[in-house]
Amino acid sequence: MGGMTTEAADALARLKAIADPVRWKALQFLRDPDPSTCNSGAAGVCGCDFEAILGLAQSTVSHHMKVLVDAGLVTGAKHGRWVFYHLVPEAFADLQRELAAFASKPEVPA
Amino acid sequence: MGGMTTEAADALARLKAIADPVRWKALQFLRDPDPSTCNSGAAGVCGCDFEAILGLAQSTVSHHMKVLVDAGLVTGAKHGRWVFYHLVPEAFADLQRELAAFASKPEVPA
DNA sequence: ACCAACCATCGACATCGGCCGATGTGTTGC
DNA sequence: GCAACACATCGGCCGATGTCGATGGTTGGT
Repeated sequence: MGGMTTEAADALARLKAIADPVRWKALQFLRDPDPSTCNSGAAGVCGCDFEAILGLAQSTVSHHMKVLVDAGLVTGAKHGRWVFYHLVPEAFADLQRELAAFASKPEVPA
Repeated sequence: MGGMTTEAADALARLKAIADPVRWKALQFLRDPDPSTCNSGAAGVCGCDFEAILGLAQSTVSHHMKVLVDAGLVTGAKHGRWVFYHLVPEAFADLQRELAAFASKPEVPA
């Protein structure tokens, strides 16, 4: 798309990644993980944990996590046979800044 | 969807509305309108203005604006035969607050 | 009354995207 | 070496959604 800054394109890609009920739920779990529902205990949240949390097939989980990683919202660190996922707070902070441009009152009521 | 607060559901609906290249462009124009590209001059931004801006058919524009209005991101005020659109800053501020939960560092580096 | 402009809705079509099962790759453990 | 586990990729199915042209409704101007 021609007239579009890279920041805007990034923001759009990230918004598209977030704007899905399944991925939204995954992000919420990454934000506040429950160790009892994690196969690896307190070591972190791995991909296989999401199968039970999201109630989806493993291939579907893998697809969604890839979308989140590609968007830069999440990192996936491979440890042994597991991939531990973590949020990228800066990515969400960037989105906040993008939205701030729309949240400010454009004009005073005179 | 069962375990989901209404705020989260609203946020998801709004994110889905924003996460579209056409609607994103429309929102950007509403944020910083160019009076020279507005048929109604400085009176505001009406639906017909978006046909040229977005390069889409009138019916498609109408569809997208409805999505934005239904999501609560935009208001459409009918004046005569025009519908003037305006941003709803509070809706974006709400989204900012939702994203803030992910932007904060979850733990200190010890 | 008539026509023109703006907008909403409808039906049809194409594409995108989520979902799954099956399969392939790498790693751990017996 | 072999089996089991975690993950990635592929192919196909199907609902969701973007797009258009056509039509109808409402308002404003002549």
